[in-house]
Amino acid sequence: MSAQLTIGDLAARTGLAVSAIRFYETHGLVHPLRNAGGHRRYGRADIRRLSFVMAAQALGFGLSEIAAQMAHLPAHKAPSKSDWSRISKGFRADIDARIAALESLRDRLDSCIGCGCLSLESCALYNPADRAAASGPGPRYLMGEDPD
Amino acid sequence: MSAQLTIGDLAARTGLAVSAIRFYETHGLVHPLRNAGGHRRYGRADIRRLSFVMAAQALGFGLSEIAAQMAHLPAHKAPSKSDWSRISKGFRADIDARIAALESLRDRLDSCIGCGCLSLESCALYNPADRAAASGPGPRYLMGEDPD
DNA sequence: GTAATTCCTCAAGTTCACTTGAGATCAAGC
DNA sequence: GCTTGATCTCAAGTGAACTTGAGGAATTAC
Repeated sequence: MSAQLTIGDLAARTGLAVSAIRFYETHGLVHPLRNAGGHRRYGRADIRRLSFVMAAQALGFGLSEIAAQMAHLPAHKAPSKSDWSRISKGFRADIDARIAALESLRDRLDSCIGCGCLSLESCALYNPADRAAASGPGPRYLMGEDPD
Repeated sequence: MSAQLTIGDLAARTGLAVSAIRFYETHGLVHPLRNAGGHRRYGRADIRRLSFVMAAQALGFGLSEIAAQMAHLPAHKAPSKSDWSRISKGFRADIDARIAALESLRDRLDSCIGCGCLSLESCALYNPADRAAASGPGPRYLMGEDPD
């Protein structure tokens, strides 16, 4: 058991490109060992670490945020059930928040459709607070800094 | 009525940076006229056009997609009620789809929390199809091309 | 009428998340 | 043992969405 994986193996298992895995390493997301020849050797736990990265990315987290979360996980061992549970609950809370924001946006948009949105002041879509909330931890850079 | 706005006025009204408005022009999102001195002059309708751009961005659309939608709107006039209604309904459908995807992800994640996610094959977070769906038309570039 | 803004264009820089390419080394199959 | 393929490092390129800066002209405020 615990056969070492090459970067190519890991790429095949995760669906990531080899270059992406190396890139993630430079950002502290994986910490492979090296064999005598200098080649990276991964453990099976790294498959799960990278899966976690992909899932978190899909939720809109940036790599630095993901790295911060992962810093609490053991580097070379599979995360324990409690490690995983804590992080999963954080995900869950985030997903809930994003659903709530989208529902709020949807409700407001419905009134927009009705009114023809001729009044900018009352338009649900033109509401900086809503826009910020709607994307949650999502693509922040799409929104500028503060709605000021 | 219909006093012309300078780019600075428009920036103040929309909260966008002047440079961003000029950038949007190069991408066909606004089509200002020019005065004798070569300065841009905007109409009041452009406030709404840019508000639309901001709202669509918050939903995760890229500028090129937004430009495509906007191509159907009159360039120098406020969109009619039916123009707006059609686009708003498209938004609504998109929001609905994203809510559904997030709810699906949430439900699957719940089982993950329970199981400790020790089985990668059955992990809800490690499901390319879900990941793609969860973000809808969102930050596509965060996800790579095809989960192949 | 002049000084202070605001605006103009154009080029280049920024961040994120990678990919691509060059040139070289390592590992594995036969 | 040698060739083929995988891997190595490091630099540079990509695309989205802008910002920043330079150098100069137009507008506005007094």
